[in-house]
Amino acid sequence: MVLAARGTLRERFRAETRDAILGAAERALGQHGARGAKMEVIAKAAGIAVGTLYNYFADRQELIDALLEQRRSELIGRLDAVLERSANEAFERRLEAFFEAALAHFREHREFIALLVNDELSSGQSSRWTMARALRARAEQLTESGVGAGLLRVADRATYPHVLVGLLKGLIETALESDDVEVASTLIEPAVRCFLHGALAEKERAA
Amino acid sequence: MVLAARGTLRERFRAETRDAILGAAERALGQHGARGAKMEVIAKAAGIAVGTLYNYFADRQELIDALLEQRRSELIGRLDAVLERSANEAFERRLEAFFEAALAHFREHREFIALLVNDELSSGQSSRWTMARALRARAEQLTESGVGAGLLRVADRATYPHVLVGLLKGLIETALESDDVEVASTLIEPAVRCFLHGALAEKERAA
Amino acid sequence: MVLAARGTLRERFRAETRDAILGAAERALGQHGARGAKMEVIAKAAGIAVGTLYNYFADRQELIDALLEQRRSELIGRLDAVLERSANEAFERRLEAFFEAALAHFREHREFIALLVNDELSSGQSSRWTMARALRARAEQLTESGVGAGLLRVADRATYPHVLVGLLKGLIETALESDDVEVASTLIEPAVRCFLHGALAEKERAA
Amino acid sequence: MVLAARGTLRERFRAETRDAILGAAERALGQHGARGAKMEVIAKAAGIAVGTLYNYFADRQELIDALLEQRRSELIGRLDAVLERSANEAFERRLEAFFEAALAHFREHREFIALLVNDELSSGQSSRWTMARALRARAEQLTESGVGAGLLRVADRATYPHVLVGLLKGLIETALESDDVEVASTLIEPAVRCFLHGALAEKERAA
DNA sequence: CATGAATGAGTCTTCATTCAT
DNA sequence: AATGAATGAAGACTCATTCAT
Repeated sequence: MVLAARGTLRERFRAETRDAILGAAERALGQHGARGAKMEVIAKAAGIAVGTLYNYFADRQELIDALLEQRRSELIGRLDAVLERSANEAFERRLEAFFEAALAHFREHREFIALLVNDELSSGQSSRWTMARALRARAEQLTESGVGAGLLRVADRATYPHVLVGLLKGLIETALESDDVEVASTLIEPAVRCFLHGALAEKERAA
Repeated sequence: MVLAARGTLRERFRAETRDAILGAAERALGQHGARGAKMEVIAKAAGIAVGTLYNYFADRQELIDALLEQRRSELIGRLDAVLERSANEAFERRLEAFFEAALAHFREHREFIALLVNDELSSGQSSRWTMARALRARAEQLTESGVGAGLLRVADRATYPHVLVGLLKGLIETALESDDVEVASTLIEPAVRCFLHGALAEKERAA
Repeated sequence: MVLAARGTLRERFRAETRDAILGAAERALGQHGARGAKMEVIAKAAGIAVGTLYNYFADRQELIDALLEQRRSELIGRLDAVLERSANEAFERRLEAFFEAALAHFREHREFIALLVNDELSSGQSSRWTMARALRARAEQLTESGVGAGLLRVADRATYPHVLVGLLKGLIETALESDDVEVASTLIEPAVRCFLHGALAEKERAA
Repeated sequence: MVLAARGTLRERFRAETRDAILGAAERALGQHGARGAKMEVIAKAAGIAVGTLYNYFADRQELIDALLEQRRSELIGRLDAVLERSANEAFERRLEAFFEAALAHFREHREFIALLVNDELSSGQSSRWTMARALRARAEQLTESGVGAGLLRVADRATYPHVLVGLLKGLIETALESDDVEVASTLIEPAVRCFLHGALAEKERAA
């Protein structure tokens, strides 16, 4: 038991250090850019020595991949949670919650998020679209539930996920550009309205 | 006159070489990525020597900036042309033409476009959002014309440009991911329908 | 007495650990080469932690020096024993026994011996020729005994040790190269014959 | 022709630089040892920048391999020349010439030669015995010619090459140790005599 | 102007050594 | 005395930029 506890403690400490490194890397990357974030800078940001980085990650790319994967899974986890939690709410509310959850994640990782969304740091083509696909899968889950409930038109069901992800990217870009996530938040409601009801004025729709 | 002519010829040749270099750089960047596209690679792709690159561009960043600016202005020019040419057409048709023009540009620069869209190559913050803003300005021009014509709801007028650009980004990502622009093209019509009429089924809308 | 005994026990244990480390270092060096045998590898081979190595040796070089010295003295001790034990045997037999003893030592430290013979691990010039000199001293002792007995020609007495050590090196190299000490063993007899009687055919010698 | 000439000139200059680098590397390695000879030191010794080294050799190991190969082939070429040139001379004289040629080569590369002979710098096992084998092949050619002429005993023909190479190694070691090649040179004659006639005193031989 | 070899500051990565537990 | 994670100096290698031809 004691040994097990010690082992667990060590593992816990190790995991914490690992996360601290990833956080430092995120900061360094956000601040210095993908190219400017040297290992030395990351180490300094984490308050450790360069060599220690290599006790946790085999090389620079592995560290960056780990960071991408971490943030990726955090976002996906958050979206999944929101989708599940709001399963019984009105569809419009679910859409808004979906966007809000995504923006919340971006709010917390503002500096780094451009790189993450754009997969700018990916090494190989293999993981290049992992994020996009995971994101679209959740969007699809959401729109399909709408289609299943008879809320959304069946004909364009294949298009909706692309549209949702596009809308989300638009919001994120707005947030990044204005350096103010709240601006993007205020766009959620009209964007959702636009998605559900369309942009056409009433008289036009009637015609 | 003779000297002037020679000078003009030289300038013309110089401009052509410059464009050739940009084309080579685009290819090199698309093929090797932002990191792998060394000056030597670009020079080889252009069929010239490294040193010659520096006769046309002060340094690597200036070359890349020039390339970004070049493609940017080409896209914008194309969009402006489409908007002007279709000024008298149905709004729905204008929207489709807008998307089609953008996708056509991406079709021609497929390899390079991921980097362009992602602004992955930007040096400073200064030019970071140039592309996004120019794009949204055209989207705004388009939606504002719709609002002006009473076609689009006034209330969400500020949201539409963001939505349009988001949709466009979604299409481009789809095109990049599937490595097939045609897939994205088929999404234009339903995406525009979704933007104009919304995704709600008829009975829901009635409710 | 009790304390003394404990102290003795401790010392014995310490010495055993030290030898175990040297053995592990030998294996690690033979397996990974002079460069590849990192302290961590040696420690792992010895079943202890890196830090513990430094409780027995001040630094890497001292460890390696100790290993060299250890194997060196083992070989020399073996040669000395053979020389003493065979003091009354026929000279030819003594020569063969000399070579056999050396090859036996190499057989037991096959992996490591290349580095040892080549003095590849020596730090400074100081210890660089220790092995060569010790070896030649024994060869000299042997040939001088032959000269003293009137068996070997006096004129070339200074050359014999060099020749003997050279022959030995040739045998070792053969053993290392063929990865088979037995091959070298079979060369002992003809090599000794060559050394004593020369390579010339009878009729030539007569001429 | 002009272009061809330029190409040739360039190639010649390139080859000269390459050789100069190898020479500098030899000096650096001899002076600082296999480990101490950093690329920076080698570059400085060659009077060029570090980067330039990499215009001639892919990496450190390739440079070292090239150096080994260079000296190796020079020695072998020299030995082959001597063997051919002395084809009609007395066998004893051929043996001496063989040793002399080898020692002459070592005289010119004194600093470096320990590493070369011992193949201390080899990377993989593949080239580990290249030198030893090439050397023995020449020794074999020599002794076989002796056997063919009825000069050397047939029975031990397989042993002679090993003995010769061993003798040579003994001489080289002596030269290296005493830091005086001449000492080794004076050993050539008695060593050859020992090889041909044996070390036994006359009366012993008669017995 | 074109050329492409030379340059060397800048980075990543290694590994002997230390030291808190 | 044992442990092994942390340290950081050291070294191999890269690549944008220069400049003699």
